Formats: sequence, structure tokens, C-alpha cells
Amino acid sequence: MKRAAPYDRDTALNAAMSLFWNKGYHATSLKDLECVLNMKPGSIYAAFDSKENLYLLALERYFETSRDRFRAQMATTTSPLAALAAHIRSYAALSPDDAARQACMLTKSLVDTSSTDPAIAERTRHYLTEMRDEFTTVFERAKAARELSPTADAARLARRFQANISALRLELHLGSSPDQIAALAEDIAQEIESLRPNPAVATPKTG
Amino acid sequence: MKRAAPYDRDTALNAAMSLFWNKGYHATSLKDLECVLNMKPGSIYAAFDSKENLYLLALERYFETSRDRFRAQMATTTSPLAALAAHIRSYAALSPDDAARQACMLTKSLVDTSSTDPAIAERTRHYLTEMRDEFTTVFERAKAARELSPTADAARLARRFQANISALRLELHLGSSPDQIAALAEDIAQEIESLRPNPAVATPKTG
DNA sequence: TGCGCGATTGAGCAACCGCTCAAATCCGTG
DNA sequence: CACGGATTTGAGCGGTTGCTCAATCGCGCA
Repeated sequence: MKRAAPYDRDTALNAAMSLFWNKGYHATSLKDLECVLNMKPGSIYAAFDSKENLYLLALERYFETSRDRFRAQMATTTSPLAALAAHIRSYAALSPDDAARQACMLTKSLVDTSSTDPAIAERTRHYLTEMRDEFTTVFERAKAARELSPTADAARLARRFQANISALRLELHLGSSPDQIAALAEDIAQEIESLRPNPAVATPKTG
Repeated sequence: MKRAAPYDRDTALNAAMSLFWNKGYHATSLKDLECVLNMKPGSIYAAFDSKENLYLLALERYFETSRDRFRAQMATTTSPLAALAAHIRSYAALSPDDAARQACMLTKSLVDTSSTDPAIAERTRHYLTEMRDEFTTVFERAKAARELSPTADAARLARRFQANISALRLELHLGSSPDQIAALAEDIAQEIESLRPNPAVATPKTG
């Protein structure tokens, strides 16, 4: 009996992440995982302990990838608000067959494990909080750059921003037409850009 | 062996709806359903044909209930925009132990069946479209009442409104504190109210 | 070249899944 | 009261689930 090449942990975790992201935790079976990981049950358990643990590892990978990509995107522009708006628009610009054209894995995870798998749910909530903290940081930076009023509430804006992303990606998941996605993304992006104080329409001097 | 009282279809469907809403389609087992419906497998199949069909019936009930409640809420106020804003705020005002303090069942349904159960996914998309049409109607009414510019795009505003509701309810699902939910709801509500042309800040007459 | 040991295998376990159906039970009618 | 049709019952079906472990394999070392 031929033996398979020893597994590559990085490749395997990527494959597991994609599968779990697509099908969700409950709908993904060990048989499904055996196929995409190209590993037999024994190897899977030797490497990852349990289905739940493998899911947690896949989720961690998803989170780290997302966070890193977000940070990289923020670094491309000097204006924090412009970077945030560009981030929103980038979802609408995703190629039609991009794997990311669906709901955020954290959102999906929260929805299908919160009432059945507390450990996964808690971890998911943790990652969502970490992402929100990333957003808060950027809004703080916008304040420092005078793109926001000094009295602006960065944490509150971050929560709103996260809600907007969740909703936009849910719309991707729904499979709405590119036009409609683009319109929604544009509405959100402009809402962000309109936070910037605009001298042109400032209240006229009264003296 | 005692025979159980004949089942009450209305009560049973309500119970099924709650259970499915909470646990999702995949995580809900026939055993779970037997418990909450107080029916044995044979009775369940005689009455509802299959787990999938029972889910579809529960989903239909959820949709109709939601739509009717929305319509009723719209009828309480003469101002369409005020009614929409009040609808948003009503989610934040939900009692802490209200069963509706979680994600919309349609959202959850879409997320956990889209890649595994096409029939359910399609039906879910249909109901989401119907709800959006309800929203569009109200924005049209706002236009007729001159609460919106005649050039406003009701369908686009409706999509944005739906996205906002999805996101707000996802935040409920996440279990954020009442303060944070209220803040998010307030941001959304004010966004809606700010659509109303405000004569006080209209461009000054130039002649 | 041969040996030891960690990695891989895959048949198969107990538990559970959605679902079936012959038997038991109730109720309306005569 | 007797009967017949409608309804409920629940053991249990074939299949799948997450998971285990004795057997097997091949690489590194002597």
C-alpha cells in the first residue's frame, strides 16, 4: 500500500478554512475534510485532535489573514478615511469568482455555532472584537489627522463600520448583482467620507 | 399506552419556528423537534412530510409574521421616515429576554443552507426580496409625502435599509450591551431621518 | 544493508441521523 | 355497544456521523 506524502500543515489548514467557510461547521463532515485535506481520518486526528479544534485553527487562520490584509490596505493611503472607504469599495470590486464573495467567516461562524458550540462561539466573538479594535485604531488615527472632529467617538464609528461590512458581505453572500453591490458599497463609502469636516459647506460667517 | 392529544398545527409550527430559528437547520435534529412539538416521528412525518418541508413551513410563518408586524408598525405613524426610524429603534428597545433578540431567521437561514440546501436557500432569497419590496414601498410613500427628494432612489434606499437591519440584528445576536445596541440603532435611525430635506439648512437664496 | 520508530492507513466502532410502518389507540357513527 | 376509519405510536431501518487503533509503511541512521 502506497503511503501518501506527509501532509503540509499550511496547505491543509488553508483547505480546511475554505471548506468550513463555505459549508459552515455543522454541514461539514469528516468525510468532506478527508477529501479536501487528502488525509485519512487517523492522520487528521493525529494532526488536529478533533473536528472542533481543526475548525478553531481554521478560524484563527481566517482572522489573522483578514486582519493582516486590512492592515496592509490601511497602509496604502495616508488618509485613514479614504483608506476605510477604499476598503469598503474593494468588496464590490471582487472578481465574480473570488472565494471572498460571500459572508465573512466570523459572521457565519457566529450564526451557526452560537447556540450549539459555546467554545467556537466565544472564540468567534473574540476575533470580531479584535477586528473592531483594528477599526477603532484607524478612526483614532483619522482623528489625529484632523479628518474627524476631536469629539468623534471612534469606538462607536468602528462598530458602525463593522456593521456596514457585515451587511455588505451578507449582500455578496446573497448573490445580488454587481451593480447593486456597487451601489450599496458606494452608499457606505460615502457615509464614511462625509464624516470628514467639509470647509466648503461650513456655516457661513455671521460677521 | 395512552395516546397524546391530537396536535395543534398552529402551536406546532410556532414551536418548530422557534427551535429552527435558534439552532439553525443543520443543528436541529428530529429528536429535538419531537421534544418541542410533543409529537412522535410518525406523527411529524404524517403532518409535515419531511424535516426540510417543516423548515420551509416554519420559514414561511416567520416571514409572514415579520412582514405583518412591519406593516402594522408602519401604519402607526403618518410620517413614513419617522416610522422607519422607529422600526430601527424598536430593535434596541426589545426586552432583554425577548426571543427576537438575535439575528433575523432569514439571514441565519441563508447563511447555513446556501451551500447545502438549494431549495431552502432559494425560498429564503425570495422572502428577503419580498421584505425589501415592503421597504421600497414605504420609501416610495415617503417620496409621495415629500419627505424625500423626487429624485431619490427608493429601491436603493430599501437595500441600504435592509442591510442596516441585518447588521443591527447581527449585533443583537452577538450579545452586545444594550448601550452599544442603542447607539448603533440611533446612528442608523438618524441616517434615515437625515434623508428628509431640512429647509433650515437649504442653500441660501442668491437673489 | 537492515533495523527502529514516527507517520499513515482504513476497517470499523458506538452513537446518532432522518425516516418508515405495522400495531395500538381513540372517536364518530349506527 | 360494536365497528371502521383516522390518528398516534415507537421500535427499528439503513445510512452517516465523529472518531479509534492495530497494522502497515518508509525514512533516517548505523
